[in-house]
Amino acid sequence: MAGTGTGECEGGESQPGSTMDCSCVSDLLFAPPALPALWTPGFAFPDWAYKPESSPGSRQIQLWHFILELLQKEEYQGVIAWQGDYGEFVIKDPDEVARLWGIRKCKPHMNYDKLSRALRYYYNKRILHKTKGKRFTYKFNFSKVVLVNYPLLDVAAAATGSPLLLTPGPFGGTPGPDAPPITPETLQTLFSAPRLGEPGARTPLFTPETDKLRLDSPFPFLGSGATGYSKPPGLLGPYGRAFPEYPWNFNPYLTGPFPKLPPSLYPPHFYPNPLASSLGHLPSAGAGGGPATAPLLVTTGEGPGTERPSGLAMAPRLALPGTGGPEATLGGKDSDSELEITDVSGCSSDSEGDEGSPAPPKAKAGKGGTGS
DNA sequence: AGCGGAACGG
DNA sequence: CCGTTCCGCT
Repeated sequence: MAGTGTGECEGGESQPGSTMDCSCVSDLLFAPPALPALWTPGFAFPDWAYKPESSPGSRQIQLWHFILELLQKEEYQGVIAWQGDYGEFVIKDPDEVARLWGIRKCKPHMNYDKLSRALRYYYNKRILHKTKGKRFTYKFNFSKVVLVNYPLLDVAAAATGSPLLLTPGPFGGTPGPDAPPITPETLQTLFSAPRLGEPGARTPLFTPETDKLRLDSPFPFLGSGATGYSKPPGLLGPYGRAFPEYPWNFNPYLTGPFPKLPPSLYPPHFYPNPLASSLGHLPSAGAGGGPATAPLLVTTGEGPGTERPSGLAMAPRLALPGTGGPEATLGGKDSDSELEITDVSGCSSDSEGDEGSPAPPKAKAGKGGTGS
């Protein structure tokens, strides 16, 4: 039916008496209707990053998705861009970012103060954290991001046709103590047994018991303190420019928007499984010093059945933020004034559901009155 | 500028 | 659950 998903903020505007109406007319970012699961729109995210539904816990667009979107597009380099270490980005124009976010959410009165509050909520969820000392600079904890979105499961399920249940929140939520993470076999099938040399260790990441994972301050890699991660092996593609330092090259969304990559960089075909590559060299790759705390979900068992010969044959063109600063290409203001975008719809309709409750870090003191 | 509690709403 | 709005504190 409606091919184009149009969604405007119709209905009752949430905002009281604002003269401005939300022109949430689509603009869009991406996500054309008939695209394959994985493709590359210039630079692409795996797919899960695009869809609002990709978040287990929430349907609507999430702020961090939005941020990622912006980061992904060159047009916005003037307002927000990767900068600094892996996953670090700086909001160069807070007001603009807030404005764009407001458009997307049909909240005309959005501003950086509010947006940043939302960003702060991510701290506890470990999706983001603040880079102290640097104004408007935050850092993504991609490991969390990718996990929380469990693109794998989705893919795995589809690929194998197994109705595995998703358990989005290995760490925080997943109230179901007995809820099995996922069947390793399934994943393995998908990832074609990377055989990292995993000892048979299960997956600490997914153990409900241990949950909470050890991402404290010093993340496996985000730790700014020791940025001396060894570079990944030769996974880098033909791009001479390597990335600064990734602990393991896992990149949240394949490919990197980073500095301006010439169009010729992207290959005609797209990648198989982002995660596959990612998983291929997870933390275990920590060359020597790596904390490698999370082997992720490598199975211990053997994967009988489907075996794919080569899973990582292709070179993951990761990219992503890095210190990309030095690139001479920066500065190119080739883009003309562009547009305004951003908003695709989604300003209405929503359904909800609920599941899991991943982030209750602190107990709240009874404030509601009922308390003791 | 940044943080986080609280109330509220979809 | 995920913000949004508001606000007091550093």
